[in-house]
Amino acid sequence: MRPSDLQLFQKTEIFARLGEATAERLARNCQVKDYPKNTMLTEQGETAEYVHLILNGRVALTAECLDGSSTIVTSFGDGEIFVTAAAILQQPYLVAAKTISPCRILLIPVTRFRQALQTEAALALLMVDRLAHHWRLLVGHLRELKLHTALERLASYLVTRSPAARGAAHFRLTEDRRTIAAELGMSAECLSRSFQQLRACGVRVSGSRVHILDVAQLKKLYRPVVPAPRHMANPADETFERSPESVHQQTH
Amino acid sequence: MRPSDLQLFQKTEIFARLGEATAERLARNCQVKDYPKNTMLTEQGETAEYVHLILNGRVALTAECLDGSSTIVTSFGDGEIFVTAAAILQQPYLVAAKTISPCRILLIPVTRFRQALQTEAALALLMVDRLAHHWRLLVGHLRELKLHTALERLASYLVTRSPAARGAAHFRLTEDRRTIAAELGMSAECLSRSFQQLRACGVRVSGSRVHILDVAQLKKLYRPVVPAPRHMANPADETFERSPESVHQQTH
DNA sequence: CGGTTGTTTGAGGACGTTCAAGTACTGTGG
DNA sequence: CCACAGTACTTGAACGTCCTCAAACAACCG
Repeated sequence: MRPSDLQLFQKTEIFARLGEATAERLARNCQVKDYPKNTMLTEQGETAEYVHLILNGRVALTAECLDGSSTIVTSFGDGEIFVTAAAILQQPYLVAAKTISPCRILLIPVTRFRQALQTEAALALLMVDRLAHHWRLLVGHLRELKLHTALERLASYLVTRSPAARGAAHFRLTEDRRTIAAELGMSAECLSRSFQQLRACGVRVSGSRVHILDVAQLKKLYRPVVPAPRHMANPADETFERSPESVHQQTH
Repeated sequence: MRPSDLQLFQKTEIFARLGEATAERLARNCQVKDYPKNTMLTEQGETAEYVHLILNGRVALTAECLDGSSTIVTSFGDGEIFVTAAAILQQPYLVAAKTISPCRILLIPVTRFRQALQTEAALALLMVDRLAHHWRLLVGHLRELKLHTALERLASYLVTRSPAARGAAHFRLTEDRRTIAAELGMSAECLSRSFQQLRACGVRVSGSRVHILDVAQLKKLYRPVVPAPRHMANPADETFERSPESVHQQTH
């Protein structure tokens, strides 16, 4: 563990809530590894060997089918600890973990982690807190998937990533299109088309750059004010009609 | 808390893992209430007042939209403790809780629960365990939704509810069609049609009674052995072709 | 028996996928 | 600098799955 790693570790919520002494004991002599983008960290069905703490980067949990199709269940970023359920329960992973950006990861051996869980009350409380957050994360995803269309999910995604809560905003997408699509539960083609549709709502994308004219307007998309069935709104609906000025605008 | 409630409580995994003394302290003087089917226990956006322990019955967590549509995120049965994330984090509920069968529920005030969490190590460890299980539950649901068709999800549902792991099985559905449909993320109509399709795979339903000729055969449905794209298999696919003998068989 | 509610069936349509082709962005080596 | 390949992204057409609506049917209860 290099000094720079220690710095990253100390900045995490995990560290802060554990207290220095406990955190130090937990991380002592642990490996820290670098992984390039798109590395499989763990495979479905394996038993947990390490608990992973992301010092830097982003990791996706992916579910795979025997026929080769796969999807992203959720993803975690800097400072998060993940795939702890399998480690805690000593059961095989339900999902695989894959880096979706270059990552630097602290690897805590499961045996040590499980031991610490028993002896350090602070760690148990921390895990209760983290797992509760993770639970809410998945509940949010399930709600999105079951209740919202692809377009609405994209709008929601952009809003949560927007630095501003309303008004204009511009920022960069940190992941490629295919990854975003998998995370939102749609095909890359559908994502592309949804971006096109959002032009009418004041969203401009060019590569990884995103410009939103009015974030508040986007929010309305996935919080329908009109309690009418979706298909009833279509006949005379102008919402997604391309405005004349935007039809032939090409990014550069 | 009546003696019969205490008996139910003592049979739960929660009680067993906490130990008698701690469990007794946690539940002392707590209310136990009966709820008929389809009662809203908590609403979306409220802050948690009680942690609920189901002594008897089944409760669904439902996500709702402003337009009135709603869906079931997951459900819990006897002996389970639920909506703990909101209680732990002192944040408003992301989902509502609704009984989907008559229920008898032990209500633990959040303040007491949170206090106990800090002081009783056993409770913290128990919650880590429960939350890990609940996490895996949702991961499973997300995987099903994103990776499997309605038909496959129903097959999976029936297999998990089947008392036998292979061979013939018969059992009863504990919930009505609409609830099952919501839980599986489909409309009641789609569920009905999926049941029809499963006749070809040796599934007979009549009211709440289910007869499965061969559970192992059902499992094949959602674990496709052939690594071919679904639509390629269609032209000459016999899987869902009704066998001559089954076409006109009616239940009763 | 009619009224209520839950389930099934049929028709049509919306949403999203797949496949295929085209276009734009990489980086590499000449 | 350009040609080139390789990859990522976009666009179009056709199709499949699932949803909605509406109506028929069944079961239950007064």
